[in-house]
This record gives sequence, structure tokens and C-alpha cells, in this order.
Amino acid sequence: MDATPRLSEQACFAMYAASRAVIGLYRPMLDRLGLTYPQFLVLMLLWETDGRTVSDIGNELQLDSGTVSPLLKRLEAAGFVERRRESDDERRVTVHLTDSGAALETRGCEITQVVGTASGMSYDELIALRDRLNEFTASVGDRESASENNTSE
Amino acid sequence: MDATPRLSEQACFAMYAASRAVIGLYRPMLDRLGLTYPQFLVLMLLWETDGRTVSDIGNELQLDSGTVSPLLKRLEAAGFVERRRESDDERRVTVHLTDSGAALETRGCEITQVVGTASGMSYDELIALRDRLNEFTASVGDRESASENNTSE
DNA sequence: ATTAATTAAGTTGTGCGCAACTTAGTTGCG
DNA sequence: CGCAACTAAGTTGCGCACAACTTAATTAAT
Repeated sequence: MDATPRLSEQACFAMYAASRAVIGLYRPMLDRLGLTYPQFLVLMLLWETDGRTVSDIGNELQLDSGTVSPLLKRLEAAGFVERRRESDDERRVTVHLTDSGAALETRGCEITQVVGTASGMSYDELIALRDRLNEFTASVGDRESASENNTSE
Repeated sequence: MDATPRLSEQACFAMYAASRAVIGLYRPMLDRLGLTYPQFLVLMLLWETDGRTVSDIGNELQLDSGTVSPLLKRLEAAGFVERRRESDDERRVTVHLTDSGAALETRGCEITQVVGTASGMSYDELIALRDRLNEFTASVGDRESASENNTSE
């Protein structure tokens, strides 16, 4: 029972594999828009609320500035967003959709629909799976912040 | 109903976030063994069956040679595995645990136990979640191989 | 007002992950 | 045999992820 667990039995590996599989499904569709999956996630956030700060985007995606900053740089180079230094707090940079970035919204929504269909699950099943994963992430997140320092060697 | 979906409502994002969260939980523990999560996965495969080929490992992890080859190179440099050209088919390279690599098995198993506990889910819940994710991955995998060429533009 | 602590964003370095390509060994078919 | 098709592994290039660090602006605390 407590022998070496098989890789195929691991829920963690299943998450890792599922995550890459779904990104792989998005890839050919996003390629045609000139986007990667993380870039697409940023645009989804901005379609919902434009003008977010870099750190807000990082919090939503659970990514740090070392990932988000260069990603936004590429999104700006591609012409989908603009970055503006805020005058009331010069440390802050807000990110704004360009016309070109805003115009992708319709196509982007279609893509999420297609992916949902390809999952082979019903709407309710997807919701249930999502909620389970979010519980898992929350629980794991607590553990991480709890054991900042004390991984007793 | 068909408005722009919120990021927080997306099952795909939940997978992406959960995958990174669990790898983040593994990280400090694996760090102490001098391993990354993908490297740990390779060792799990070899603990189960030693002497696998590079392509077998790639198939199991669903990773291509562009990812696996340099990963194995680093595992070899770290002294956990050895690679051997097979004499019956000179194209094949088999990967073998060193004593040092084999010795990590006990510690490795402990780590998976700890992560299971940190998930905040029961054994049965984890099994159910894993099965759901594997269904999802399988279904998405079919879609990908099906639409190799015909993403009608 | 001065300065220490904090915060926001960005940079650097390493290791994936994957597409596209290369190299070399094997097989198939005339 | 000769050679095209295939296969296994590896290389290159780019975009994440993340740790560790830097820079610059703000706040707090005297």
C-alpha cells in the first residue's frame, strides 16, 4: 500500500499532464491570433477590466513580476496592449488594451467555447472539476505560505 | 450566458493554476534532493522500471525529445542516472539509475505522501479528481491528434 | 525633514516545454 | 545491393515560470 507510487496513479501528475494538454489544445487556435496561452489569459483579464496594474495581473494569474513583466513587453510589442506609468504613483504601471487587443475578444470567446466542447465533459462536470481544482490550489497555497521557513532539515 | 467568460470561471485556468501550485509545493522538498519536478517524475518511472529508453520516458510523461533529452543530460550530470547506447540498435539510448539515484526512492516516496496530505483531500477524493483529469486529458488528446491538419482558416 | 522600511516593476539566470530541424542508425522495397 | 522512408535521439530558438536581485518611488517613524 505504501510502496513506491506509480506515476500513473498520481493526481499531481494528472494535473501537470492535463494542464499541458489543454494548453496544447489552445495552441493552434491562439497561434492564429498571434498569442500564447499566458498572453491570452492577460487579455481575458483586460477584456473584463481594462487598465489593471502589473501586480494586479500577477495576482490574478498567480505569477510573479519576473514572468509578467516580459510577457507584457511582448504583448505590447505585438500591439495588443499599452503600458502607462501612473502619474499619481510613479511606481505603478497600468496596462490598457489597444483597439487591436480589444478586437480579439470575440474570437477569443469562440476559442474558449471550442475548448470546452473538446473536453468531452458537460458544463456541470466542468464546473465541478474546476471547483475541485480551486479547492486543491487554495489548500496547497495555504500550506506554502505556512511553511515559508520551517522545512526542518 | 455567452458573454466573455471570466478567467476565474475557467476550468482550464484552474488546471493551469493547480498544476503550478502543486509543483510549487514539491519544490522546496525536491530542492533539498537537488531535483526539479520533471526530473523527479523521470526518477519515479525508473524506480518502477529501470533501463527505459528516452522515447519511452517521453511517452510516459507526454514530453517530446526536445524536453527530455536535455533533462536527462542534467540528471546524468547530477549523478542520478547513466545513459547507455544500446548495441542491438545504436539509435536507442537506455537510462539507468545510479546508486545515488536509486537511493532517493525512500525520500521521494515520503515527499509524495506529504504532498497528498497537504492537498486537504481524502484519498478517495484524490483518486476521483485524478480520474477526472485523466478523462479530460484523454479526450483533449484525441481532439489534438484528430485535428492535425484541418483547422480550417 | 531625514532616513529606514516597504512597495512596484523590471532584470538576470536556470530549467522546462514545444516547434522545427539535424544527425545517425534501421528498415523496406525494388 | 542501393536507396528511399522511417525512427531515435539530440540541437536550436523562443516563451514561459520562478528565484534572486536591482532600481526607483512611496510611506512610516522618528
